[in-house]
Amino acid sequence: MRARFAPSPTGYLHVGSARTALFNWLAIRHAGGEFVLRSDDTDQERGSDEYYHDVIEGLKWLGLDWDEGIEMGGPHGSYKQSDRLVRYQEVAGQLLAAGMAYFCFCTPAELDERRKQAQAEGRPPGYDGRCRALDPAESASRRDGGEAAVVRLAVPRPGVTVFEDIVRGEVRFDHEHVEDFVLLRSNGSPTYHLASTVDDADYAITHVVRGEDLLSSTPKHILITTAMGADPPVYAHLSLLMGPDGKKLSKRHGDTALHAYRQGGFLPEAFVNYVALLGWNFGDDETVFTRDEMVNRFDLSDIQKNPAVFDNDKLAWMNGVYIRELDREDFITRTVPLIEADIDRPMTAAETETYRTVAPLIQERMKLLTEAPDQVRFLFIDELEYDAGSWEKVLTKPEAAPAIAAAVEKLGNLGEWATAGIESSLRDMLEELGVNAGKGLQPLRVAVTGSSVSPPLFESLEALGRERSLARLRDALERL
RNA sequence: GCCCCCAUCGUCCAGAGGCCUAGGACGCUGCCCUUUCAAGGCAGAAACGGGGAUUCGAAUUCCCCUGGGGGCACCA
Repeated sequence: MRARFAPSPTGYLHVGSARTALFNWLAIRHAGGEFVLRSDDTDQERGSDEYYHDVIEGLKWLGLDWDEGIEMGGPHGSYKQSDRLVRYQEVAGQLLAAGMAYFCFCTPAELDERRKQAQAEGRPPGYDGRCRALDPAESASRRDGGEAAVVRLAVPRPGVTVFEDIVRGEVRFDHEHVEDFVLLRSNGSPTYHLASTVDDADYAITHVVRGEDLLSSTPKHILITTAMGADPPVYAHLSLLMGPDGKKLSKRHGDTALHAYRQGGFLPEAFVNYVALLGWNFGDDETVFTRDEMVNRFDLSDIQKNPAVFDNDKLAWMNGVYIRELDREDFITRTVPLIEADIDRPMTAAETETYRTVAPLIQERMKLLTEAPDQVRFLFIDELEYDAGSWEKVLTKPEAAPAIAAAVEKLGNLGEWATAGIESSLRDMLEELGVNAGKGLQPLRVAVTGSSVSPPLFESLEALGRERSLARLRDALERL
């Protein structure tokens, strides 16, 4: 089995494309075949290096490795279509010579007009085949005389293309609705249909796994392949990803670029796990599984036919699951840079040690890596900023000031500054004051962390240290 | 307009004629745990789009309708 992922670098790697890449990869790794990465960069207008690199980085981030192609090389020369223009022209020439393709001199304006007319009359809107009737010799001389012409495939009519799609089953297209499409543009460059199909044949691709948007182009690709004398690959068309409104996932649903997820604090493992669930299932009612387990069970024929809505909430939940599964060191390594970026300076050695003690506490309360700075910022800054809502809700209560004052008193006399001692002295304080934990401890939390939501209080106090903790409590008292 | 694809809780998936009083997950609601927030535990609300047909029996098969999606370029 040989499959390929062939993005066109005309945009950032989209989550939909990432899913296509993942399903290709899963199928290949399951079967033990080869995964080829190719760049379908025949669109000079819209393509760019930035997009090209974004695609490669995205695949690497997801951990979808390939065996041949871009950056890897392989037995087929270049894996960039822009390097293979002569090959496409060669194939077009062969089809021309064999009478399976012909020159078309119709101008874009004429085509446009006839298309509109056909549509208005309820006829298929495709090219009407006018130039197909031209005498080949005459066409060639007009062409040689410098007249602009495209090369079109002479689609056999009547006829029908039938193929067995792995996810959809038998699919058939009557050639009545497959126009004589363009192979080579008037400037000699190949269209996507030609280039992609020639490459699939040349690179001996056996399985083409791609989006449903290409389903109706498949007869064109099969026609080219057989005209070349090659065997068509097996196709698997994946339904598309939708936004929450049921419309095709696009910019208006927010950022659909894969790198936005990387930057947004998502773990690639979680992303992969979640996306695999869009149109596929692990069986056994399991939703969280490892990459190896996924590869073991994956089968293209199990893929769901209907479009799936991309649910950010479930992705975030999944991400939380994976964050909690990270081992402590890994979690620290991944979050320290985010915190340093937030406080705009490197952590000191002492701070790093402190962070090591609180990291497990915040690890279990996060869905996104990017939430780390908010959780621990109070440990790293001098001027605490109080959350206005928390202040209002907690510190303006009558029991707030007495609790803080009592805590200052108790903690000031505490011997060793450690969680256990802090807890017992504060519990004593609660008892003496006759208030419950909620009322008595929340003011301390806000005074010390700036917010009514924070990591556990006693541990936070220990991490903050005696001096700074007491200073913050006194400061809050003063403000009150 | 023409062609193609699809159709189970709000969402993602189970379900391939009786095992379905339709199962799991996210989200949602309630309770428990609890120093806040999470996490965790327990409970709950929540779906077979409609109509025909086949069958003793249909979420599962067939047809029509409706709805949704995709495509119809010298873009990919």
